[in-house]
Amino acid sequence: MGKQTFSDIYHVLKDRILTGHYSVKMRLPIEDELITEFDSSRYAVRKAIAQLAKDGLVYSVKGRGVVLLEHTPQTQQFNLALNNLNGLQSLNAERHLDYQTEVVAFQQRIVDQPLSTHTAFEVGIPVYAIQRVRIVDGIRAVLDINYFNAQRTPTLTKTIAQHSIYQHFKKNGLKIAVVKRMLRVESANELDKAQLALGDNNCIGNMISIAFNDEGRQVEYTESHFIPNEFNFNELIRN
Amino acid sequence: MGKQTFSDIYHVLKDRILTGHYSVKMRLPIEDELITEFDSSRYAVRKAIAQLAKDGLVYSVKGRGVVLLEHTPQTQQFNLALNNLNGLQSLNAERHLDYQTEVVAFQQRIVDQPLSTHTAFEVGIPVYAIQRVRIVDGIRAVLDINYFNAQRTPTLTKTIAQHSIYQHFKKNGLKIAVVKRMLRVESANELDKAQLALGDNNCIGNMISIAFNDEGRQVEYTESHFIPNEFNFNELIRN
DNA sequence: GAGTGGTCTAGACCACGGT
DNA sequence: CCGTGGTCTAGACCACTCC
Repeated sequence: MGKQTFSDIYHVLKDRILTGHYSVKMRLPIEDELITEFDSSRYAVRKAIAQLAKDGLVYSVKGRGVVLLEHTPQTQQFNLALNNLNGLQSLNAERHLDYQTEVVAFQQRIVDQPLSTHTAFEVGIPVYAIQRVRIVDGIRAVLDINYFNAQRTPTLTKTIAQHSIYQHFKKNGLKIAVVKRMLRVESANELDKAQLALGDNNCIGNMISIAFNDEGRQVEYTESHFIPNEFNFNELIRN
Repeated sequence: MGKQTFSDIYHVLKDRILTGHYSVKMRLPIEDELITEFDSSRYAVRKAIAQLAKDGLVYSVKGRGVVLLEHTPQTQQFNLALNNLNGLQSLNAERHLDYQTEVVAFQQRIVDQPLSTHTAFEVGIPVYAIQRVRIVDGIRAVLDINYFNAQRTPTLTKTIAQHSIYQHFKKNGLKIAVVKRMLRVESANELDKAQLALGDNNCIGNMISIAFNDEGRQVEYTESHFIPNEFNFNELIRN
């Protein structure tokens, strides 16, 4: 088999698990067997297993072995982790026929005290303040309220805001390293009611994101207000 | 300093970061320095750093070093990860003066086809079907709808449901290994409206959980319907 | 007591960042 | 080019599970 990186091992094992290769015993082979099979070190095997555990496919028990988790079509749905950095745009990405962005507001401003406590940006720094509505298949589904640190982000224009800001960042060498997110359910405010296709609903989901560049500096504070019944968020919790 | 486990190193570094010890350079010392300081191996040091990264405190850049993420009181709030296995009970746990559970429904039933597609349990197995309202400081805040695989869970009674089911599981040797969760915002149904203190709101948050024991078997399907404006969920996404 | 994963050490080489 | 984190190897001992 020759030398394999942990990534190769991971993909082979993942494929086998998903095709039912191990479903009789509901166990992975023990580490030593995998080491022999892939002619690799224990480090690589263990790293591959750790990756499978992060996917919610297996669970390791000391002294017993690596157990496969049951996966039905329903539970597998939970594995489509929405762990991407690109905001709501990519949620349910495959399904959309149509996708439009309407820029509701675009301005530069200086952070004052109220905005500072709200966004965690320091008082006095210049930010882009942008509001955009995401129209999915003709439905006004998401209201994005962005604040970008103007000193740490490439120059933004309304035209760029109409397309993909993240793509623009990437092209101009800004790397988003980490995003901290908070999810809430909130009563809709006047702006939400005016801009979103809420129908009879009077609440929104609010996904608050704080993004950091690869120097550890906060570059973004964003609230994404989205309509009910259309969006899912997945999470995996391990003991 | 003697020998340190990765956990000791982790806690020392975490403490230093939070008290501003490294805030001038916004960098951690390089791995070799930490190895020397803690008189440990690279493995332990790297594992400690990996843990800090999981907490959203640092970010490693190949060729550059380990960068500290900015943390303000606001962004630190995002670090209180609600990654616990005990359901909604522990959300905002410290703040509560008062906490009560009202068992709305408690029955045993056999999974039929509709329930199977809903809960991912196989048709024909016996389950406990339980509905409970969580009353926090006098407010009917959460409606829990549980289905437990009766073959894989210790015997349940209404009295136990009135207290902590998870504590009962723990006492009886049932280990919850992994929980897959899905979060949604939904229009409230009649049951929600009847049982929860929704006020003027007509939507709920729905936290769907599928729990697995340490043999990889699904033991639980739960929907927790919660009122708007009261609950937060945190998430960390790394590149 | 045998089997298995968890932790740890001591080394090596590679890939990327900055000079 | 040097410094740094990422990957990997080969081994050791410990903690837990199960017979």
